[in-house]
Order: sequence, then C-alpha cells, then structure tokens
Amino acid sequence: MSKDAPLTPADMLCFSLYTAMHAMQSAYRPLLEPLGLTYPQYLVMSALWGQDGISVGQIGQALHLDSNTLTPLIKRLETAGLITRTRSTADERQVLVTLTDAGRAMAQRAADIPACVLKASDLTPMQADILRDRLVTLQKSLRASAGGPAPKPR
Amino acid sequence: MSKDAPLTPADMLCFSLYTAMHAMQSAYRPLLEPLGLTYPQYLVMSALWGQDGISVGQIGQALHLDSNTLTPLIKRLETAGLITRTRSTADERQVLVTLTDAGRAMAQRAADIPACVLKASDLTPMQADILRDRLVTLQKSLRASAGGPAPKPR
DNA sequence: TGCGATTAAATCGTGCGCGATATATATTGG
DNA sequence: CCAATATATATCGCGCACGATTTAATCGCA
Repeated sequence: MSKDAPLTPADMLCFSLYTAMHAMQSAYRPLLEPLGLTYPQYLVMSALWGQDGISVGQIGQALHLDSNTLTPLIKRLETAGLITRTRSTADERQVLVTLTDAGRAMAQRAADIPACVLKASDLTPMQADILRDRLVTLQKSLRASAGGPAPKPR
Repeated sequence: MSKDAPLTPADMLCFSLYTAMHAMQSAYRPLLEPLGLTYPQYLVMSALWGQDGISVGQIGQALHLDSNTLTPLIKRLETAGLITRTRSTADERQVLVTLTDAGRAMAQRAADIPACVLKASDLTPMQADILRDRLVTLQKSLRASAGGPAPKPR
C-alpha cells in the first residue's frame, strides 16, 4: 500500500552501502597514508601477508578484481619496492607476486590498523563479525542473481 | 588469546563492505545500462526526482560528494539532456540543477529498479531495512571518529 | 563603504574499477 | 605434430572519488 514515493538515495540499501564504503575508506586513509598505501593496495598487501608468492589471478580471485585493475596497482607496489613480479617457470602466462623484505616488514607497521578501524566503527568484534557475515551473504546473493536469471540464449 | 594471524582480506569487515558494494554496483549496471546511466549518475537523478532544482552543494550534501566529483558528472547528465544547469539569481555562486522533461520522464523507466535489486539481494524489505540501518550507523560512527579524536593542535 | 575572510563551483592530477580488446603461452583434438 | 581453442596477463578508454588549488561571489565587520 506504500504510495510510490520517489525513493530518495537516503532510503536505499545500496546507498547506505555506498556511503558506508566511502566512510570506511576515509577511515583507512589516514592510517594508510604513513605507509604510502591506498586502500586497494592495502588489500593486496594483506593478501600477500597471508600467502606470499601467488599469481595475479589468485590475488584477483581473492579480491574480486581483474588484471585490468590489478596489473597497474601491482606495478605501483613494485615501484614502491614492496613486491617483485616474476613470470612463473611452470606456466609462463602467470605472473607471481612476491613480497620484498620491505613488503614483509610493512606487516608490522600495519599490524594495529584493524584494531584502529574496529574502534572507529564503534562495534564489538562480535557485532562486526555478524555484520560482515550479512554483507558476505548479500554479496553472494547479488552475484548469484547476476549470472543466474539470464540464461543467455546463445 | 587469538594468535595474531595475518588477518586476510576475507576476514575483514571493510572488505565485505568493499565487495558487497561492488556486487551491488554490478547488480545495478545491467538495469541502468538501458537508461545510459552509471550508478552515481542514478543517485544524482534519484535525488533530483525527490527534489528538483537544488544546487550542486545540496546534491553533494545528500550523496556525501564534493564538486570535484559532481561537476563533471552533472555536466555529463546535462550533455545527455537529462538536466540543465543554471546559476542561482539569489546567489551567483550556486549552480542549480533542474530536470528536463526527459530527465523527469526517466523516473518512470527507472521505477522498478529498486524492486529488481531487492529481489536480487534476496532480502525481505524488512531485512533490507535493518541492514540499511546498521550501515547508516556504521557510516556515522566512522565519520564521527574521523573528525573527533584528532584535535589537530594549533 | 570597503577589504579581508568565507563559501560555492570548477579545475587538475592520481588511482581505482571495469568493459573491451590485444598478446602470449598453454592445452586439446585431429 | 599442428591448428583451433582456452587461459593469464596486459593495454586502453572512460567515469568516478578525492586531495589540492583556483576563481568568483558573498559576507562580516570595522
């Protein structure tokens, strides 16, 4: 029965996601600035701190990004002296990304960033985890309905 | 007692926000493509459908964006024939953005997009509203702790 | 009244995201 | 073994975001 009011941005779930994401990046910015990292670069570094020497494709799989975004980003990390890029000997198509000593050392300097952000988010670890779970579920639903309903009749 | 494991992107709230936002934009893309709008352009149009003839600054306030982002975006909407830009007579500094007939008419063609996205999100309207609320709260906390804790000496 | 401070947009530079395409290597079927 | 196909990365173009600066109009106040 809700009259079809124009539904302004403020009413939309998508918009709350949009602004929350921007606010999150703004929260990270002053913390990453002394490291000389952008937020996406921080994600790549975090992935490498978890598992070093993986390929561009594997990083892309972890972050839901493709080479068109990652290649230049990773080259900037290389220029910054944090990683090296080497062609895999087993499969010359793949480029393996490996942390330098400086890249590994940066993990220490970044160690308390998550705690800082959690504090800024004003959530308990449990609340943060629940919200994270909801967002993961939402993300999966959205991606699922992307490929699904359009059977693409060749 | 949790050992300080490296905390990969997949564990982070910020990352779930990051990927959920991208998934949301991907969900909107095929819906907006026939309208020739990007997602941020859709937000601006939605704001105008709610209240026409507002200034660039008011749009920016609504969307948490500044003129450096909005000016070129709005010019593209003008080029597309959806809005017109006029200097306010009361305050020549302000630029008022007004829907054209085509811009107003587009509201009809966009009317069922929110329902489509809600369906894709696989959430009930109530669940979506709760999640939206959590995200708004999170966003406010993050913004609050941005200006707050750094008293900026001098 | 007039001049410094404030405000609104615009401009510039850099770094994502992502669709589209290109290139090189690997795999597979004949 | 070789040609078709598939896969991994790179390249290009465009449109955001956003810090920093510029320009123009308005305001405050002595």
